[in-house]
Amino acid sequence: MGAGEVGAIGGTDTADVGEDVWARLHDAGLRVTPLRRQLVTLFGRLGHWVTPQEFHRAAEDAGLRPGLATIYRLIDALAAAGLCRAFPQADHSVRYVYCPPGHHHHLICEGCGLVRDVEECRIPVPRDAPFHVRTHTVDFFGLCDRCWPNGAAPT
Amino acid sequence: MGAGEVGAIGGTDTADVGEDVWARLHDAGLRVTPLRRQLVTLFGRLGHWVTPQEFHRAAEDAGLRPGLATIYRLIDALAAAGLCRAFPQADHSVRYVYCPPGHHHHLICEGCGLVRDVEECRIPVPRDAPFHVRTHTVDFFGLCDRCWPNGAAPT
DNA sequence: TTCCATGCAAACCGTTTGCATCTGT
DNA sequence: ACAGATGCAAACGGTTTGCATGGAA
Repeated sequence: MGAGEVGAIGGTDTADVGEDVWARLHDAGLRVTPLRRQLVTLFGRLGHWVTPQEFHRAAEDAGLRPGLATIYRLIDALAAAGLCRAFPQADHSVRYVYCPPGHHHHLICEGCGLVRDVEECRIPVPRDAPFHVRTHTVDFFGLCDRCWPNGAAPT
Repeated sequence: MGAGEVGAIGGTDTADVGEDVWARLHDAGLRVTPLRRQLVTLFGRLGHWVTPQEFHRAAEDAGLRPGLATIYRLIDALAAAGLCRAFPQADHSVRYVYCPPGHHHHLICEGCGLVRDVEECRIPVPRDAPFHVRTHTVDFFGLCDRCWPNGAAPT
């Protein structure tokens, strides 16, 4: 898949995922189990979009042994809680991106699948049309600094 | 599905789809058959996102009798030519939006699936990050004027 | 005349589900 | 205790593919 390895998650080291994430899961009526803490932490650390299968593989590489069904159920739960988004691929697979709480945009590398969050939002919402905008998504696609020397030449 | 009916496509009436669309398909190495002309025209007229199955149904309602496989192959062809985009749904179905040539954004009604193109693009592309942006997508989700009186109250 | 498009139906495979068993809260 | 989480494996169903035929270029 091209994404780099992620070191095994030792013990209950889930420090770099904010408490608001667990709160959010809890508010959605979901339980915060040790396995979920580790899986979500892993997801957040990946920094890449992944297919459910890749996520499963990454979990195994990290020393976890979740069933595939658990991965699918977690992804669904996260999506319901607004903590991840799906991106359909040209080959019809679906890749998921971890979305920490708070509105943000994405920079996605088409070479390696790297995902960078962009906190700043300067999107002018169209107000002329007879339409009530509730939310919006903005995604930038291109090549990260590690990929563009090898890939298509940027203009 | 909630989307309105689309009148039968009489004869070869595909006038409201620009010539550049056919050129684009041709450039992608695809053949422009009568069926495709009609299907693409229908797709463009729908003005709603649809699942492949809904597209198929709409085609039948319009008097066409394509096989489901043809619908899937057409959607793939259009996607490859940049003429349509996929939107994964919460229920794991995938809805496709017809994208006429030219960069634009979308207003998508979460009530009825109506899709409105927004020609104007005033998106500031992030230039600070070590990232070469090739393209971007912007999608606004909310309620159209026909849906918001019945749905959630806009702020 | 050469490929690509199309329909049909079988095959595929990623995803979902039922069930028994744990476990947060 | 109760409702939700997990693993396993079977079931599912939307999507893909093989093949024979028709048609665009």
